[in-house]
Amino acid sequence: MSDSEASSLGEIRILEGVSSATLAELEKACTWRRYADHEQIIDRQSDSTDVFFVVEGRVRIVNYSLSGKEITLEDLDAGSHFGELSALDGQPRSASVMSLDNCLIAALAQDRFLNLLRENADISFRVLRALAGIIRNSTDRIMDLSTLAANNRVQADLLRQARSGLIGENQAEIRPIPVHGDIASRVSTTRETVARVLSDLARQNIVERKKNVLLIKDLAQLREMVEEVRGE
Amino acid sequence: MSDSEASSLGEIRILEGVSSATLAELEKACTWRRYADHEQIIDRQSDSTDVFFVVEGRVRIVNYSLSGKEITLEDLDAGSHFGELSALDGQPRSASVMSLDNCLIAALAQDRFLNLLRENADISFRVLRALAGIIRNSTDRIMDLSTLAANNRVQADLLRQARSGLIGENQAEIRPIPVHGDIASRVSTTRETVARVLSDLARQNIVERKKNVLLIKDLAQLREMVEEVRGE
DNA sequence: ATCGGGCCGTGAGCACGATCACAGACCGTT
DNA sequence: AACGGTCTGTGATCGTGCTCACGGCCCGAT
Repeated sequence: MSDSEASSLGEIRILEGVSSATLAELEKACTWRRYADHEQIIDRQSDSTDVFFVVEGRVRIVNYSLSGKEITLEDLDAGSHFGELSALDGQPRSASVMSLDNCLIAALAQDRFLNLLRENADISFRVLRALAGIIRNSTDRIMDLSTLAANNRVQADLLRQARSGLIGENQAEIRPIPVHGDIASRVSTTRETVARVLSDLARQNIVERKKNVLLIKDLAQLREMVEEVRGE
Repeated sequence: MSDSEASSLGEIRILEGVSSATLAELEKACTWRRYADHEQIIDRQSDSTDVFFVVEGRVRIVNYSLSGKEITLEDLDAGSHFGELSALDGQPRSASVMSLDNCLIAALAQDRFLNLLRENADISFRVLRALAGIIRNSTDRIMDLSTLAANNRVQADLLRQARSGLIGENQAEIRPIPVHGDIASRVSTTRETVARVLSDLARQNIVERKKNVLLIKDLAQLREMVEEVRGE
């Protein structure tokens, strides 16, 4: 699993443009590990400080309330990294991370990572941009939680997912069909509420649940339903 | 206002340790401006890309829903900076910023800022840590919004404010007395709910509104009220 | 001494959505 | 074909907290 080109760090976005020599060196320095579905990779509050690279598979940044309610913060594709926060400031992990897939993950020790940043301004810059993006997402989410009602948050989430499956101007397909509980966990509501919103939208002919696809038949109207409340 | 030592960039935290030569150079490169109370410094969605330094006074990062409801994201002291996000990624401003005080603000153009980061790994690192801190606060806030009821969020906010005014083990004073609307805007609820929570706490002898101080008489119990719900 | 504006306190009503409780659909397994 | 697991759909209930409405308080301005 170590140095086949498919399982290397070449596809990691923050490492783009790094010389293949340093890349090879980094690959050696990493601890590599494969995770199955739904395995815990980082436990919140633990005090490890490694940085992780998602080489294959997908990963979910998540947090749990004491009751076990699950709040999804973000899902990451292959090519992403996580765990920078603790590496940067030495504080305990701010969230848990679990695999969604069969994943191949590389872990780099804190001091190696910090050296890399110190010596390579480009990487530093990419990490800065990545953090800026996370902050933008977070403040959007805070705004959503503060100004939108639960059912509008579900609609907003559909709109977000639709952006990667556009069909023409006014339609989109989301595949695979999202699991209601996952949506609920992303927008902080319950599975039941998500089901009710989806039923309502289907009744109004705005979405349709097909075999393997959730088809959004009228993006404009869906958008309108969210916008008209955002702020009223 | 330009080069008296009190009104210089020496106190800006991310610039700590910069040689006095570069500091002087930066001071010349900045556009300096004074703002009165409650003046707009950055307008959300505008496409300026300067970075700002808070030399004197205090500043609030804030966003508005269309209805005018105000969501406070953060308050910054002198020594802080803001506006990095747009400088880093070139996107429009993610939030508005207004003065809370009479403020002295220095603005640095994007390219100067980016050069600074490229040439000075220490500053880069401090900015990285600052962003990491913002992310930690944001995810805490998302967790609060997702798992706590409105009245518990108010209590949690009191606890946060109490940390800078501890008196002994179990008491604290918050001064000046916070304006209810401000608390509401920070924890995303209404002024009325804040008033009711505070009344309840006063009735239970947990807080007391004095002349110029809000006295918290039983931190432990307050903490317990928040913790017992966090997650249930 | 009076006015006016910004806060504060609190009551009444109401809607949204969390919760509980089932029944039914779907799918892979043996 | 029967079974068990996970996911979906929907009804009934009920509490929280948002909204509206109003009166009182404090304090600075004239």
